[in-house]
Amino acid sequence: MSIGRPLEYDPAKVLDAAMQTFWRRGYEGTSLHDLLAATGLSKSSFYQAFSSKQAAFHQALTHYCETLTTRLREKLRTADSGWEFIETVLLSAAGEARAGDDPRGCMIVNVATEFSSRDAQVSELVTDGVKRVTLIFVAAVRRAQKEQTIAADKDPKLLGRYLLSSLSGLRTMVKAGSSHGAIAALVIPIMAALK
Amino acid sequence: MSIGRPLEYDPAKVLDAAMQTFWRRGYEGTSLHDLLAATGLSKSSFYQAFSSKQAAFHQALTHYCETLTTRLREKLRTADSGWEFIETVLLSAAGEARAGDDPRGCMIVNVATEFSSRDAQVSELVTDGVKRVTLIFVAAVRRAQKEQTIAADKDPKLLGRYLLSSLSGLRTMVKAGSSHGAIAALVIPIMAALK
DNA sequence: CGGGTACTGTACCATTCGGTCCAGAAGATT
DNA sequence: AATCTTCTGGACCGAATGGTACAGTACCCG
Repeated sequence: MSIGRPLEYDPAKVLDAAMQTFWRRGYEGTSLHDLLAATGLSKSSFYQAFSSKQAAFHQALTHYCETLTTRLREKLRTADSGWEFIETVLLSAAGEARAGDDPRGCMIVNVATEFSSRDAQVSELVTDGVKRVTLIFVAAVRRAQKEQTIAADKDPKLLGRYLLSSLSGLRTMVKAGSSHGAIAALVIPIMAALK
Repeated sequence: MSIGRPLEYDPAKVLDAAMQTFWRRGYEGTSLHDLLAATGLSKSSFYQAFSSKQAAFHQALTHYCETLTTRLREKLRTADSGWEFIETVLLSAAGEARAGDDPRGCMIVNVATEFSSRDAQVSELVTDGVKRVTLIFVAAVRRAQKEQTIAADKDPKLLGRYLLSSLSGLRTMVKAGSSHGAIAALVIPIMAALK
């Protein structure tokens, strides 16, 4: 290994660039040309780094899940409270309606929408990602229950799934072009269901 | 006009077939070949019926909005109560997880996800569709308020948007591969927010 | 400095994409 | 039956798709 000429690109950056592209444009929507432009790689280097467009996509999606879950876990860990974590996450999703550039939404959701269940491998990645994110929300609910901001007799798994579903709903409204104010206001009824 | 050979296909059926295809596979995901197979038209007839793939897509999306809103309005009109209407709609969305075949979700949402905001015309159709569906939900909330199942002091517009957002969330969970039971259970916390 | 390794750019490939065109067949009207 | 209109199938188009092959070259190690 690694006898000879060393890599001239940063594999992590390249994977991230590929991920960003797939995230924004979806699988069918991103051409090889787009990927090359985004990564800065030549075609040969690209096919040496990833072995195909599909493989690149799989890796990108996996990378996305990884990044997302660790980021969320960290956020939950450093949050003042479970309740505040939940509210922050929901509001930040609503906040995507603010920035002028087109909202990317959640890549997992985008992928799930594009490949309904046509690709078995992709489906597996999606359900796995959803499961892991759900666990984080369940943990947040449990923490809020310990902190007595959510009633202890509620089912944390149910509420965790409810929150994930609500988050996806918010993101959908963002993509559909609703105004930031209208979307942010939805956080109130959403969180009312937790009480 | 209409002197000469008459149409051999039913324009309504053809538009519907095109809509189904775009609904399932999205815009990029549907090739001309797919459309021809679905509609049964020859290439010439297709380009005579619609003038381009884009035009067909616009018409299909418009047709979808039309169909959806009239169906929902009718459902609300014949429903026993506003509350029951809301519950039925949410549960039927959850029910899409039951059928073996891949869930199509809501075409408006699918389109909004595929074209974030890249196509101005499409964006307009999407926001317009969302607006119209929202109005139906708002009407349902108002009716439920009259029927005293939802408190009169709540903002019906807010709750209507909340319901649409929640519905989209449910559909997302369906697409992500969650089980029917898990999704149907979400209806409880969702509707709890209305109380 | 020489040899081997592995990256880089380009030319090339078959296929499919959306779309056009045209010759001809089929039906309605007279 | 003549004629006029309009639908139909297939040939054809340029461009872009994902992917491969190859020659050249930059780099590390001995």
